[in-house]
Amino acid sequence: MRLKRTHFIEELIREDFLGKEVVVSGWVLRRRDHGGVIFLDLRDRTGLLQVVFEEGVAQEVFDIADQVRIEYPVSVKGIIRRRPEGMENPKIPTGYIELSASDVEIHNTSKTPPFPMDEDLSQVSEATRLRYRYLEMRALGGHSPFIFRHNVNLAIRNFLSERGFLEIETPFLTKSTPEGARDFLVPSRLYPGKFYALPQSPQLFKQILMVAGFEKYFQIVRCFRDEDLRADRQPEFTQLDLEMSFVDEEDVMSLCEELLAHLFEKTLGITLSTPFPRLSFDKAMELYGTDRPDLRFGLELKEATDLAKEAQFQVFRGAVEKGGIVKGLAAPAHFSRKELDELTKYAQELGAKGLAWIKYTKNAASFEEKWASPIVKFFPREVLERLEERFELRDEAYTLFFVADTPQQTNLVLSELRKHLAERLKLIPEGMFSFLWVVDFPLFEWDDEEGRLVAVHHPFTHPKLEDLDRLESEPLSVRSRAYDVVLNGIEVGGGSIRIHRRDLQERIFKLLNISQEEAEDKFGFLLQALEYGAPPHGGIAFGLDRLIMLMLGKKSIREVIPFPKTQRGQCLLTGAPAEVTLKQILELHIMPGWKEPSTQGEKNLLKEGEEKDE
RNA sequence: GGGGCUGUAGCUCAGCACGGUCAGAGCGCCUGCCUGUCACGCAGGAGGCCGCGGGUUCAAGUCCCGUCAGCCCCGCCA
Repeated sequence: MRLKRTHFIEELIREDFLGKEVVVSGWVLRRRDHGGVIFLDLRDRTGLLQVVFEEGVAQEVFDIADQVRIEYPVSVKGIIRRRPEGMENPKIPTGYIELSASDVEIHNTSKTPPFPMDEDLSQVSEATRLRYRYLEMRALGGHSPFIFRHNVNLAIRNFLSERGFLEIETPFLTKSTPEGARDFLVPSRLYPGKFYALPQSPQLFKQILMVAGFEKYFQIVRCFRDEDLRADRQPEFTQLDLEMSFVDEEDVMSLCEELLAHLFEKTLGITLSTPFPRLSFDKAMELYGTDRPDLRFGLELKEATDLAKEAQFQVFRGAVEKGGIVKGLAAPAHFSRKELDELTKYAQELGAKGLAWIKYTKNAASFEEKWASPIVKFFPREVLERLEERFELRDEAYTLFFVADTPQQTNLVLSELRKHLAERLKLIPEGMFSFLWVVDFPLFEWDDEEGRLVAVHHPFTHPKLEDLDRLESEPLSVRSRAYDVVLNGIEVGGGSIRIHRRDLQERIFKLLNISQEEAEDKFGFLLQALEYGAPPHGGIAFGLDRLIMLMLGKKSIREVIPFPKTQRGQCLLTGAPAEVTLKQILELHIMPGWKEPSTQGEKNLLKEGEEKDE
């Protein structure tokens, strides 16, 4: 390297560089060749600078400049000078200066990039961008999500460090735990037939750190879950994990509010209003049909089971007789028949048997026009009037939508319909950050597939103290000391106060149908640690990718992860997952080319294995 | 495991409903010209397994079946 950078481009904006000789290094964004004068727009991480090769420069330098193409990395020596009168470019910060080149060094050539490097790449297919992720990042603006992410990490570390938290690392090669998501497994070379698991979260280790007396721990840490992907789910993702000792829910939640407020202030300059609103799980389900409601808009659900009972509508009655419920929402709009069919189809795709609708017009000429719907004839006039009251129909035009089904199904369909209608009717304000806490979750839920109770949060979550005496008698009525942070309808964090005494932890395991042997085998180290003076403790984990995605207004966490996987779990850049040599496989004592069992004998073997596992 | 959308030039896409001037556009790229441009301009040019395989047909980007890949969703996953 003959020419060595003396300055980054953004530094050169300062007046005192005028007339000074500097060397800048970077990539050529654009080239404008006028025959006798060549302009290069040179880009480094900090900015964009116009370089001019013109009359007076040595012929061999000009000849080299003539060979430069887009995306060549080059260094240029020259004098910074003010641009001639009328030649300024107000679009860029360096638009009033330019570098009058006296020397240039081409460090490398470049093939023509597969997509333009100087415009918005959001129109380019994601697959192409992922395959050439390094070019997408290098392109204009391509660094910014990752610079932002750096700033987020820095703000978090500064804030927590200031508050006495210690960042402590925990292992990636650890032990598989039952409960929760499927583990990624790593076969052990030294112990044939044994496996490490990649952590789904550092949960157990952070609890051990509390037993170890660190008091306040945090970590920005990768977690792994071998489940199917979504726009907001990757097999490896990053959590901000933290845990504190001698605290209760309020301590953790208020710390989180301060942390998030600090974060938004430092990185976006946005002041969040704290404390965040709180909603119990039951209330959230009642009003929104989901435990992670988007509060940026209204469209609250209303129960109408009682009114449905008074109508002659068989669809509603049948559902109620089978123990179902009827709920609905009022969208402030009228829809065409075609739109109503589309909405019905949408509801059916979510598993609804149908979608009942009533078109309401407040100041209609007649009662028939006020309540227009194929089902309205089944409703006594008085019931319709009570619907008007219940749904608070104050404006001129509404369409009421109803679903009648099991509570779970009804809530699922209506919560999705609510979001769908809000988007469609443009009820969601731009640029709004609507945080809330969801609290008072049930501790357990019934898993039909497994025929046993499972933990809603995780098995280490502390039950509510006032519910403790019902733990064995009415486990499904017991609430937990867990809390979720929801931002704009997406869960961005969740945590709980943990069990810190062995006897209670064992009672929970028992209710979860985890045998004493299994508990000892899988969590013996934790149970033992709890016996050595484990302090009361609790914490939380934030999905950092999701949080950053929302802060930047992106639609997918892939946009804020430098090298993400596709929906089928592939890395388009490296081609992972990939085959390995037979030698590597054999060293791990595993079978190459293993496929789904096809014969009955193979299936029996698999079944035995599963039973042993659980 | 299931549902939906997409796949045509390096990139973005049109052409598919009704099979036959249907291998097209814009941008990019290459060559030449050009001393003040900044999305420079002008002139010329190259570039195609119409994702892949099979089928129907005299004839298939176009219709049918399968398959692969990307995206969104359900299941799964906090």
